[in-house]
Amino acid sequence: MAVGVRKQQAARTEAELKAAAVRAFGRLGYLNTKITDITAEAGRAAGSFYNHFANKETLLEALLADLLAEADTTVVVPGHGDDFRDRESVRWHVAAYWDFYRRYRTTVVALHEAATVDESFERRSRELMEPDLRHVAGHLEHLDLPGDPLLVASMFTTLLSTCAGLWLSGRGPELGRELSDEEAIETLTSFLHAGIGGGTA
Amino acid sequence: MAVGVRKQQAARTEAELKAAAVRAFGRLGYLNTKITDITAEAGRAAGSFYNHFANKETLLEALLADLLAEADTTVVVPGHGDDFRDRESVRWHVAAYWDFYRRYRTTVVALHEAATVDESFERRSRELMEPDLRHVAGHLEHLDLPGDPLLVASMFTTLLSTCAGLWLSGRGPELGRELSDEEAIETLTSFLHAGIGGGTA
DNA sequence: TGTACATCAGTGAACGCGCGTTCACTGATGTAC
DNA sequence: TGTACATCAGTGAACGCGCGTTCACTGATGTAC
Repeated sequence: MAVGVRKQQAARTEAELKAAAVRAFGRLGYLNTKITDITAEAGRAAGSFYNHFANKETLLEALLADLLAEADTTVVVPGHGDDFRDRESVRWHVAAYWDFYRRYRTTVVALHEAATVDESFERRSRELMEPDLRHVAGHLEHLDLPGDPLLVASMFTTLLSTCAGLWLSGRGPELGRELSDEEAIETLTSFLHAGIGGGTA
Repeated sequence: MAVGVRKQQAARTEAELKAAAVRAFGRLGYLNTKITDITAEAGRAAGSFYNHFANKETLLEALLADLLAEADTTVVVPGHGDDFRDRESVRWHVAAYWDFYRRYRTTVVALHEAATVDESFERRSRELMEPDLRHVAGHLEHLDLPGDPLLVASMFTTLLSTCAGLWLSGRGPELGRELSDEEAIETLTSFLHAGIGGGTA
């Protein structure tokens, strides 16, 4: 008996459904994915889904919970520079966000899609971004900014998340070559660092 | 008879359906809007819709055609500075985009929503933005940029369109006050001008 | 100018497809004695 | 350890809701003579 084969079995199926969902979302997009796309991807019967989740929204909530749990353990923000006049401090943040997006792209995009259609996911999405906005605004506080700190912070995080979303999904500009993480991070860093007045302060 | 009362009537109804659709999209979002939401908003019967449009996608195409026709006549780009080292040249572009977005927000957002779900609107959306990207890239060509011209142009247009979308729809940061067009344009201009290296070149 | 028929914009009830969700069933695991 | 019953994860056919789309009908405009 030990932990109970049944519970193990159920937990395994649930995990497989989540993984299958992420794959399906990546392939078809969240809104286009039917419940049966997920169960087919997981090699299970349609009804199986409802032993684990009330509906697609609940599944997305579960994925978000996983993301937050994982992110909380990794992004304990180990001593990075906090003076955004230093290019290096900006770069650290850009790289951290880039890595985050690289890992959780599908879920973040799914949340974004859900938010276009569902009021409560719209709020959820804002809540997810809010701490980041505050964090950046904090770093900017004592700089000689080209505008209201909150607006500048909004531009900062917006540019970061939108470009990450665009470039990492292959919908960026046609460069005629691969865009390396290195180049993306460097380019974003230079732009943001200069944009917030880091070059001239 | 003149132009034929019937054709006038039909054209009027079609225009009313379009206007009603824009209102409904603004209120409910494109994806959430049912055909009957549009006809109800226009005060017509459900079946009436199909006398004018094959489906919701066709209606959106019509709105896009209107937008392009109108935009082509107004944005003939009357003599504006083309050297982006000049803050004034950048500001002109920012203001032009801001005004464009202010006027056509609902349709642009609708296209964006449609693109999340529909492959062909995804392409349509890219095609709509492409000229803008090229245009900006052209201005940037001879500058001392912080990265690949196409990447920088991508950041430029991305920041502009995303912030316009965010701020004009009231989903921007909580400033605790109204954001004037003036301030939005100034802040974006400063950020972009500095970001592309305009301050240091 | 008047009359008789044709056409067409608009109507709204009804149809039917797609898909989310349910539920009676199966076989395997857990429990009681 | 063995037997008899209970529970539960998983199954997939069937149900039913929501909504896009159709279509027979109406009344007004257009046309022919």
